[in-house]
Amino acid sequence: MVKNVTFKEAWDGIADCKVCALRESVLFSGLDEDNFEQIHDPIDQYTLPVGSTLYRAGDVGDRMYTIRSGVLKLVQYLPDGSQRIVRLIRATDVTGLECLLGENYKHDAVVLQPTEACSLPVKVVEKLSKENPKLHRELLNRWQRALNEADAWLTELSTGSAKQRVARLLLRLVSDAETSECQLFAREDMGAMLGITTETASRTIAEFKRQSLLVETSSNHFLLDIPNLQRIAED
Amino acid sequence: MVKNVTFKEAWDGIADCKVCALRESVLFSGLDEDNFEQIHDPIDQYTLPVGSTLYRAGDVGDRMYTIRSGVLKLVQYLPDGSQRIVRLIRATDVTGLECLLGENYKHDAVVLQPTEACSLPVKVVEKLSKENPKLHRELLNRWQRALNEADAWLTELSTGSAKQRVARLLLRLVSDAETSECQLFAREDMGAMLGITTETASRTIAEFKRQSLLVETSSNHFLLDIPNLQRIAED
DNA sequence: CGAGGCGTTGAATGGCCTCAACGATGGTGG
DNA sequence: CCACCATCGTTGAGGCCATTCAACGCCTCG
Repeated sequence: MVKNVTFKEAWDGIADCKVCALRESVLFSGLDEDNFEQIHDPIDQYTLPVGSTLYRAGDVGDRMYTIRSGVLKLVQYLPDGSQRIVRLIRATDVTGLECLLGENYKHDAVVLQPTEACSLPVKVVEKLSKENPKLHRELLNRWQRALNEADAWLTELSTGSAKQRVARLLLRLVSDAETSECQLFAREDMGAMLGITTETASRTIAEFKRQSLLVETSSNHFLLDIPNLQRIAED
Repeated sequence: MVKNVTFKEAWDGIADCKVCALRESVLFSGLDEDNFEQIHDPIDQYTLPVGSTLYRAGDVGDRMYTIRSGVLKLVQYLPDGSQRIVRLIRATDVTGLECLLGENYKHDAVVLQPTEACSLPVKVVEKLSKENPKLHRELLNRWQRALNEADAWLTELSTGSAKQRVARLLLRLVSDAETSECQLFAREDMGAMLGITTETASRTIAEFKRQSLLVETSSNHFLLDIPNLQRIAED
């Protein structure tokens, strides 16, 4: 199920954070010239194909990752082997924060949509965080953001009927509220996010399509009927 | 449903953290003499009865709380008014971390079992955290701990059949693995933790009692058949 | 062209929810 | 002190919704 893509294959080179197009919205937004000069370990940049694994639960955590584009799932496993997706990671997010506490990764991080990521050695982040209060505060923000997401998944995506859950997930996936555009995931993944079976996810999506709550514009790209989906979500 | 107990009624006095019996396991474990002398704002200590509310979602967050004993639930609400319990807070836990980022409280914090809590003004924690790296690291630890809990609730307590979820909840509630002793919550609360109805929670608990997986020793105190509950949980 | 993965759909089952009733308990006020 | 009421846990009956198991078409890829 999970393809094996080594990092060497995906390596894009060494990032120059100072000229990073995303710098303003990313972890390092608060850094200044001096800070950047203290980055001796290289910050590698990768392009990761769908299905590849960024890190695995239990691995020794020595790197954090900022996502420049794309989507990943964080997966946890139950003793019986079934999987549950506990969060999505998207552009400008940081994942692997647990490294900062010397802990192993808590999830598998698997690519759902083609992803560009920068790999930050823990040592670098630790050092900069000590010297730059802005970066430090930004780290706390990320932690809280992850916590908010986790809570929202529990209350929104694991509560209510299958229809409600799917509707709430779709509304969360809308990238641009104006165009109401949205890319879907494999039904199996949607099930693992919502705590329902693959078949139920499929049936619900299919029904939404028939009701024109969901209109396919191109392969796997959809326009949403936001008002009516909201009605279903809150019903 | 929620009793109104003002803090004045519950006030126990001003805490002397230096001689706190729990100091080793609590947020301030890393502080030294100098640090304590910088605490000018008083740290109040409260005893909170069951049903009282420590803080409410949306309130301006200016205080964090360390729990000396007891249990609280963190509750979030859905648009339709139904509630979902996203986490439990117990002895030595800290809650209200979001204050440190200047955010409002994200949940209602409601007492489930008689609780002793200390109220820490954000200003104090902020100041000490800047000066004492140990305390600071301890704060990060608490954030990560909350995140781990949130993830575990999603994978363990919101996945699988009602029987499995109840069994997993019970196993989490065992305070002492030796004696396998455990105090239960109201069925309505158990339902809100597990994403099932009150009736299903009640039915499941009742069935566990009939099967002697759960033996009542005194009012609302139970001994658990841990091995068999584990079998059900993982089944 | 065949194989395998994925989305969809059908039929049947069963588990959970809904609505309802009832007993036990504990607190309140007469 | 006791009658009363509200709350809570329990249980029953019935129905619905999600699961399970299965089959089929479509697509990509080797």
